[in-house]
Amino acid sequence: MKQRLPVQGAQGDLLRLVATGAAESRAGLARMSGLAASSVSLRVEELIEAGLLVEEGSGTSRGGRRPRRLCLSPTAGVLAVADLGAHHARLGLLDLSGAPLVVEEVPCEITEGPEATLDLLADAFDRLLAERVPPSVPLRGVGTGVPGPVDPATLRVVTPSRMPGWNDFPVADHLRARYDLPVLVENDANLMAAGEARSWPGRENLMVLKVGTGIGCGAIVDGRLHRGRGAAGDISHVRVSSDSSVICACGHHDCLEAYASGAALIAALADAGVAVRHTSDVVDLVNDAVPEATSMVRTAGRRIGEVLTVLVNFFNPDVVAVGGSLSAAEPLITSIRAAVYERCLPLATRDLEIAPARAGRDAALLGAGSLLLDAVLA
Amino acid sequence: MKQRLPVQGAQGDLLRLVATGAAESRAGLARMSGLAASSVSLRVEELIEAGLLVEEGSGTSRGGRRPRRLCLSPTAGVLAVADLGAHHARLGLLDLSGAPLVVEEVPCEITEGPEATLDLLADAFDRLLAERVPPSVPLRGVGTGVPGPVDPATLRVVTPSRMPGWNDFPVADHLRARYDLPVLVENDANLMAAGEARSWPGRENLMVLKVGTGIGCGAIVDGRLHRGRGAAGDISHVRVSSDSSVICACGHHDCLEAYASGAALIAALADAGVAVRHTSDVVDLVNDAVPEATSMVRTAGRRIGEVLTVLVNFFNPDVVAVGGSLSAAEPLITSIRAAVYERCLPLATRDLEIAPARAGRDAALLGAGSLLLDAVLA
DNA sequence: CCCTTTATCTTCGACATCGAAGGAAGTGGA
DNA sequence: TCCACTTCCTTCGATGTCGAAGATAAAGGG
Repeated sequence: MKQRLPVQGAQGDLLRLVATGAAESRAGLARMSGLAASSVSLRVEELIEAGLLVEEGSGTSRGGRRPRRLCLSPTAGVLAVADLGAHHARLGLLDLSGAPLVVEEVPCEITEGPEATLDLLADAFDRLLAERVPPSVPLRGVGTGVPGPVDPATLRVVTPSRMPGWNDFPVADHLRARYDLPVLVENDANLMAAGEARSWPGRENLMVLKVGTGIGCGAIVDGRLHRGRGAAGDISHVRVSSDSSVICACGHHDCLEAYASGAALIAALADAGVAVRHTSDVVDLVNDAVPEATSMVRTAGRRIGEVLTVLVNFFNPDVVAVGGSLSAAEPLITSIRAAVYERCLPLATRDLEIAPARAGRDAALLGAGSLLLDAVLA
Repeated sequence: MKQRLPVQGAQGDLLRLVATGAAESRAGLARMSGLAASSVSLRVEELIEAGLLVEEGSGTSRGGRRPRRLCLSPTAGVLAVADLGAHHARLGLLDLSGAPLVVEEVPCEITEGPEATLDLLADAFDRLLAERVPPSVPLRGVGTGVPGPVDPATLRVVTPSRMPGWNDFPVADHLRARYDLPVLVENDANLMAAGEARSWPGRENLMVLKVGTGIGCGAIVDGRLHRGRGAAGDISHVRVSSDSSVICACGHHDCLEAYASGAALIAALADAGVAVRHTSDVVDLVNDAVPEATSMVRTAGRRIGEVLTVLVNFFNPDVVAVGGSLSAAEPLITSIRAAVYERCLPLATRDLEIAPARAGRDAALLGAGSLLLDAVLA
């Protein structure tokens, strides 16, 4: 079952505030939305009538009458979201508050091209919906992350480096043909940033790094995802100063990714006679205090930190959140922090927090939910 | 005469659209504002009634009835704006559309402290108002740029490096005590960016560089000035790679400003046996094709460009506008362009324009007008 | 226990905005 | 010249939002 949400105008804002947990009573909605309490009451009544909200007991008093707690009806709908990687797709169903109902990972070769990949994705969505969601609960939106740049205007993949056959493919149109619903297509690092942002309430400017096999980054500016031309937030192909010279997959010399990514560390360890296959192996070595691995991770962190100094001075974020599999190696974040604090302007670092990412493995799915909710409630 | 603008709600939006030139008829206002044509008519009537708008002849037909052209009444009010430098203050009066009525420069030592400087400024404003503006035309807002970081929350100057006595001084409060009006205080580079942005209609993401005695930069993100913590946009204290080692005024080694600013070039030329005093002298040497000077400007441009690669990849601007006195030396922008295009991701440079700034010497005043108008029409 | 205080929520009249319909003032083609 | 068409602008009834006032429900203190 598919169905556009029957909300309009102020209803959307109110529903969003409840969905994101920003408010859970009529009075709270009035405070957060800026609407008059009377208008809120009116709209909430309609939303309850429509089966989207339900009243559920009462909240805790703030000194006066207890609020009647509002929450999303479990029958209000679900969102289907995915994050396409090179060899796997992580996908799941979320309720309208963005909380996961079910998440799973399926093997999926992105090199097989857009039609095959997206159909596999949609089949998996349909299977999950049939298995996990009563037919009476409608699907409200579909979203996916892709490991390449997405033109924000057309929702097409543009000039992807590791997605043969995808260039200029109208991903959103293809999905909309199957689901006549709001559709979201976004770069995977951007989705992760959007997901991470929900874990940092009150922080309006974030940089979110993903240091894994590769290096990805997304930026939240004034509370909103900064898209630029589809690859905003990229830091992996910044030139770093080095004695040697390495050619990156992008064709340039001495990209950050060619020195500080998990793949680069694996290669460097191999040169040093230590054979490892996955980034997690590198983390294990560091946690076992193998000196070469620790030293290499430190160097990687310092290099990342040096690139960050430029961006921290320029962008003045409140938070730099570091995620990705390599972030489990503690020296990484420590050395990033050291480089940034040593070199940035005091004003830029005064209230800056450089911290491990909080949103976990499902960050991209949560981000897709967050952005998709905006689209659904537009 | 001082007076807050008697506008509320939709009137402000409409007045802003006319002031910025985005619309010049009721129909155009309806298109741009999203309001219904009937509501527009109603509010416009009130604005005419209030003496803020006037009807002035008719515009050109778009295939049907000719629109009745609307424009700001010249008696609607003026804005007083300034840009404080180290030794001079540039100040002027603008009409509500942000167009300068009069601009002048007065000597003014910022080291004399905030009270003396701001009182001098206000005296100059009062003199200009008395000389140039009929008493019936009210002053609607006051704004100034300062050569240091400004906390956007409190409008205080924070940790300025070249403004002794100003640290934590409540500039806005001081001005508001004299003018009970909307007051704007902002970093000078940010003001310049805001002013330059008006010269690039349709471009939502800009980086605006000012390369003069120092190096300043401001960023416009999604059409709005990015403030961060008050010094967002700073690029002057980024570390550049170099064989030698120079200590910057900020205390760090090898800052961009210590290599690529006008002051740095003057020092380098002195070392090479060429005695010059001002950045404009450097420009003259380059335009006279003096090899040392040209080569040095090229190197400076390349260094600036290398720093920009990081930011262009990350931020994906539509435009990098280069202003400041040193930008009159043509090799500067050429070498910036070369460095950025060589090294950035194709997607980031595909539609990127790296061009001379368009707004001219009054950019900061125009920017102050633009931001102040928003405050006045809030 | 009763009263005051605080907060939540609803009722109701005033006002703002909307969309539909139509009048006004042009353009362009037969 | 006449007429269809487009665009601009206004009129008018329907709807949405607001703020004030009051009803409801709890906390806290004598």
